[in-house]
Amino acid sequence: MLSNASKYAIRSVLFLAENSSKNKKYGAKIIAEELEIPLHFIAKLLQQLARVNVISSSKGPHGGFYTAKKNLQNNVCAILDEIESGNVFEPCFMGLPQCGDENPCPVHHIVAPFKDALLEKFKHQSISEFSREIKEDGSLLSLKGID
Amino acid sequence: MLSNASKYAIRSVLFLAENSSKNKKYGAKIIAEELEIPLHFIAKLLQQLARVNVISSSKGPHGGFYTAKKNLQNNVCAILDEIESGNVFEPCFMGLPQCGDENPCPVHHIVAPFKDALLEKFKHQSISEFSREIKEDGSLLSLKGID
DNA sequence: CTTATAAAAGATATTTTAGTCTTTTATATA
DNA sequence: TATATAAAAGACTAAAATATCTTTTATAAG
Repeated sequence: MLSNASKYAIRSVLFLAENSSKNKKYGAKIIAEELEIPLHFIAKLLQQLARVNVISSSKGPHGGFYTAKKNLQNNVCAILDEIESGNVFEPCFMGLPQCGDENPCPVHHIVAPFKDALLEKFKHQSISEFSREIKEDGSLLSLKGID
Repeated sequence: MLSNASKYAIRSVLFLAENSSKNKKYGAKIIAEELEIPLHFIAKLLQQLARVNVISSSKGPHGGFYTAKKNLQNNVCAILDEIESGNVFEPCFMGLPQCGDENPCPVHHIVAPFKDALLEKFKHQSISEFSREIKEDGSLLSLKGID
């Protein structure tokens, strides 16, 4: 459903939300190591996200990527809008064009509630809220160091 | 989540389950037209499925693909096992290797029940049961002719 | 002002998925 | 037995996704 690019991007932004600040920046290299994702690939994605103000960046020594307060007001859909082409949630699970409540595919009744729940989260929960929830729930962005 | 190949294959098998029999076979061409999917692509997939007895086929005039009674005892997973490489439901939605109940990614609690429901259906419901449900529910395998 | 650092930009390579085309083989039927 | 039909098989092409490599630009710090 999500491309690797989106998965990497989401995890990176949430990592920055949890760990970075205006004076605690992270280079692409650190992020790649921390999340165990390809360096050059995530570098490109972070640059894209910085260009559209989903995250912030600064060049040079002590430079890197970080989330400023205004960045944290964004939601996951802002990431997907930049990385993915077209609505990730639109295509039917079975490949039926125009599948919907009126013309449901054979698994529509299972898939639709799932998509709704996820869309609700990605569209209406801010990155900062999402990040806080992650900390509270103890869910993970990386399994580095966990056997 | 599913490749186009799997989507085409599942819809084709369900189409055959609903419409075909030992003496009512469908050529790849008809199936492609009926489901609005690429002819040569689905032809290959149907051949693959016939080879592993998920469906049946016969060559020559009045030949084609069909589901014999024993074919209908299969389930959707049998299709996926043949078409997909590796378990479709295993990879984590966020890309975390080893994501699970113990080490959940940030959307695991939303994704896991969905996967369970779908896996239950694909693994424990036979093609014939699935096909009957589709007829009862009035769900669709194609939107050909529907505006 | 020089240097080291790290993002920005852009070109290239690789892999996977998707889709097409051609030839061969089996078979029902006329 | 000749012919038309349709699956089987295999080679090939195209597009998208994934990933890497190189060069340029900005900037903090010595």
